[in-house]
Amino acid sequence: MENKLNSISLATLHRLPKYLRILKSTTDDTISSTKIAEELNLSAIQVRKDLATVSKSEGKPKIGFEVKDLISDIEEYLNLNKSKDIIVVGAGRLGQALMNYTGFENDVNIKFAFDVDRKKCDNKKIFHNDRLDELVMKNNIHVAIITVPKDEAQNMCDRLVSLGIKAIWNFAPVNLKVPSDITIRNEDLSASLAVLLNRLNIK
Amino acid sequence: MENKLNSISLATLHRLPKYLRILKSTTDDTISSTKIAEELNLSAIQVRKDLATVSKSEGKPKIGFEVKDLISDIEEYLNLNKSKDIIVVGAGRLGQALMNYTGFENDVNIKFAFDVDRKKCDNKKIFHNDRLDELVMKNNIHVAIITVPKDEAQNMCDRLVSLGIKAIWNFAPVNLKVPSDITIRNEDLSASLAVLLNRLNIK
DNA sequence: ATTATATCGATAAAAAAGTATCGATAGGAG
DNA sequence: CTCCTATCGATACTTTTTTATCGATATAAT
Repeated sequence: MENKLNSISLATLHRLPKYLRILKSTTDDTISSTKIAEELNLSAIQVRKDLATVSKSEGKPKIGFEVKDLISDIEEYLNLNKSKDIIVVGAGRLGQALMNYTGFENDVNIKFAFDVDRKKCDNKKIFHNDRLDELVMKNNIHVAIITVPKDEAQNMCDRLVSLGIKAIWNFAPVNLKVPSDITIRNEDLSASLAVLLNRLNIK
Repeated sequence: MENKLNSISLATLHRLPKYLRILKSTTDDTISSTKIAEELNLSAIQVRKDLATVSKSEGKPKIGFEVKDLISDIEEYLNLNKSKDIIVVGAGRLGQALMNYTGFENDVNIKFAFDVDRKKCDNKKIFHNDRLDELVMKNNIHVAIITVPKDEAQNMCDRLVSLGIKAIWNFAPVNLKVPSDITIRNEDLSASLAVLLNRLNIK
């Protein structure tokens, strides 16, 4: 695994998928930083800088960048080439929503979901928690999404880590604690909404 | 409406709800910045700085801060006192997951959901899109969550804006465009996942 | 051919965010 | 009572991120 220890900022990293979406939806062969910036409400300078950190392809004055070059450079940078198998733990509404979400990149594959409720299990994609250990290890899964109730989240998180999961996306409203070698993102929908409401009041 | 034009950073704003969660879950009367920082993997200095910008209550050396003071100050800052009525547009799995999400602050109330599918309508909380205009205006709603398919998202967004919606939380995988006086948050689950996967590869 | 303009990359400046330092103090230990 | 330690607030410093400036260049218009 190539170790990209280069110093890309988290902020830039978050913008890359947005660029990708715009690049993929345009029908033109080239695109200017100005155009991208307009779409996303950013500054053109920022866009150029971001692109420069992940792509060696140079833009032409008055023209812009080759769309296909940028797409492949960003995808390579984000490692969106090798297909990724992911599991969802907790097949409630949110879990199932994520299983059926159409916005993920092509190569992201939610392979299994797990739940304690046997009635939800279809033995195609949704399995009982009993089979979690077996299926994670057999299929060499390293990424998991947690959508279980908050009281069970930390336990489930610990279990996943012990099974070799390396990255966790947590939607339960608690801050999960993991060893330092595990990547975690606590999604915190409540925080997002609070921020939105706050902005509303400022305006 | 009091116009809080003070210069709180977006980063701080995002941390406030996290502090709130910890403060609400502790059983102690006081808490130190060190303790909060540990829980969230932040530095104590940063926590103190954040708290200082939204609260006038001073901490005592060796003791820390009064928990109840911090809670009320943060809640006031985030305007989490007045109850907020919100609608969800698109009662698919994600929409319904949000309707049933238990992690939101108490005073956030998802009042109605709307969908084009009449079979989903229960006339209690889920209504047909036909009644969107009427119910939004009658109930003086200003915040909406969009969970419709991406191709319909911009149209729906425009419609909501024309109905007086001032803040929109968009889960459709497109960057919605709104007038500058409207607050929007494009949630972009795909971007979040891409970032998580990237981090995984860096480690 | 000349000029105007959109765009680029590089570098510099500014702004924002995070971190370190330090003197002060409250409470507990000896 | 005296000393030690955890913690505080204030200030200064460092790093990161964003924005501005500027000369260069590719295309289009005159």
